[in-house]
Amino acid sequence: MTTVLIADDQPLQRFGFRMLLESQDDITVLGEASNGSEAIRMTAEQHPDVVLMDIRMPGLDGIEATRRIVATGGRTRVLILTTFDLDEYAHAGLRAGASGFLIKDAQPEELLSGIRSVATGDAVVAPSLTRRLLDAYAHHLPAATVTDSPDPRLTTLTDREREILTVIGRGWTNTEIATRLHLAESTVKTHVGRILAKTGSRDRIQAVILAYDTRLVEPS
Amino acid sequence: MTTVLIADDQPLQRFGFRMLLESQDDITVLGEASNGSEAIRMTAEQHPDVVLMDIRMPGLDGIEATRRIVATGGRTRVLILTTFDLDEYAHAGLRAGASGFLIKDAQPEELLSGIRSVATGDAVVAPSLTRRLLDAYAHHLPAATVTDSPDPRLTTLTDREREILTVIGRGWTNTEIATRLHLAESTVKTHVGRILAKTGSRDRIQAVILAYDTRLVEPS
DNA sequence: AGGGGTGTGGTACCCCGGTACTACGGTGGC
DNA sequence: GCCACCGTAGTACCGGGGTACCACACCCCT
Repeated sequence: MTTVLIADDQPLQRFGFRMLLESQDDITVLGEASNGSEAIRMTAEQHPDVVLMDIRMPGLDGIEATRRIVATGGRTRVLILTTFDLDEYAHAGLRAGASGFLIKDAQPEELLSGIRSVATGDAVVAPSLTRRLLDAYAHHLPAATVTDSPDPRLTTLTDREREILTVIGRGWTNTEIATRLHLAESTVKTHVGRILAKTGSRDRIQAVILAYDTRLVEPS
Repeated sequence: MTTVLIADDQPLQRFGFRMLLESQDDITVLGEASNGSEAIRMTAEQHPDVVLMDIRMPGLDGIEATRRIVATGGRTRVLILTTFDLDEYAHAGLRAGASGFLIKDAQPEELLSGIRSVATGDAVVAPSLTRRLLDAYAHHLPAATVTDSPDPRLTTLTDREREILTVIGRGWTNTEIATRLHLAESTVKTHVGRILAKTGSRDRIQAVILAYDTRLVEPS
């Protein structure tokens, strides 16, 4: 029997996960945490096999929570689940000691098998990330120097802005960005406006092109 | 990094290819398939850049597997490798949509450069075959059949529409397209509308992304 | 002689994207 | 303690993009 703790700030999201997990005979949900601090406390109390960890949470975020849970040395493994397949998140999460990194739009079967893998000590990474992770970690290999030296056109952007630019490059509309990233549309517009100003793009289309040209987004 | 799937029914042959490919920094072997059906399934799961495809395999053969992989419209290119330099095989393979056709007794360097060429969208044909292929196809087409095999998502577009899509991909606005191509803006809008409808893009941004993904526009 | 596809053009309408502000809590630096 | 930056959020406004139509000349095919 695999025991799981769900850590996510969105009640609806937690509900969905709980429904999915509890439909499985070999998985038990021990509880739900709505932020990083709660996740740490509940892990210390209940010692779940796996913590299903969202990254973006109010207060202590998922990365830091992962770091502290892993640091305790318990047998609990952390499987990070996020909306984004952004490189920074993956790197940070895996550096923090996570055993896996999946994307929320994965198939339910993927999530379940990921949990089982992590519980048995294996590691899982979302297919869409694997490639870029390999690229990034292949410093020793030639041609990797190019990829991880940030394009000068992007250096003035903040991390958040680069995130937003990435999803702009994937074709998301402002409303989609707002809903999927849990932001107000006005906030998205503020971000987009600053990105356009900083990169000298006249509209989001130029930004999409920039995202491709700087390899922030790869053609698929 | 170029990812490759090896499809061959002989384990020893697969082993040889894998050793050769993995000795290269820029090539990764994603997996091995021992027949056509497996090749199709693994391609659907792993989306290699290139499938190294043997023709003679039990069950579904390499030609039919190539046809189905190409029909999915993914970016995976098929490089057919066979023991024989028979014309029928080459014709059938290239008609099936293969991007290349090499013979197994080729030099290792030839195979490697062939894989790299195919991965970037070019096509290769074994020197011993080229002549006869040209002769056979010369009657019908001016050599364009293989090299610019258009992405299936673009085949329904007219030449003019592909032209417009290209400049959309370069970030031109409707008014820019109109003035630079000496058209009325209403005409441009008509074209754009048809392009969006045919390609299933909801707005020009999706079209820009499509232009990049189909390599109609190259990142610079 | 008709018909379908293509390239061109027009009108009217609505909505999203982008701009121009303002604002405020948190964090980190000095 | 203060200031700068960042991420968040709001309002108001305008213009381009996209849609839904229609129209017509040209070409190719049967």
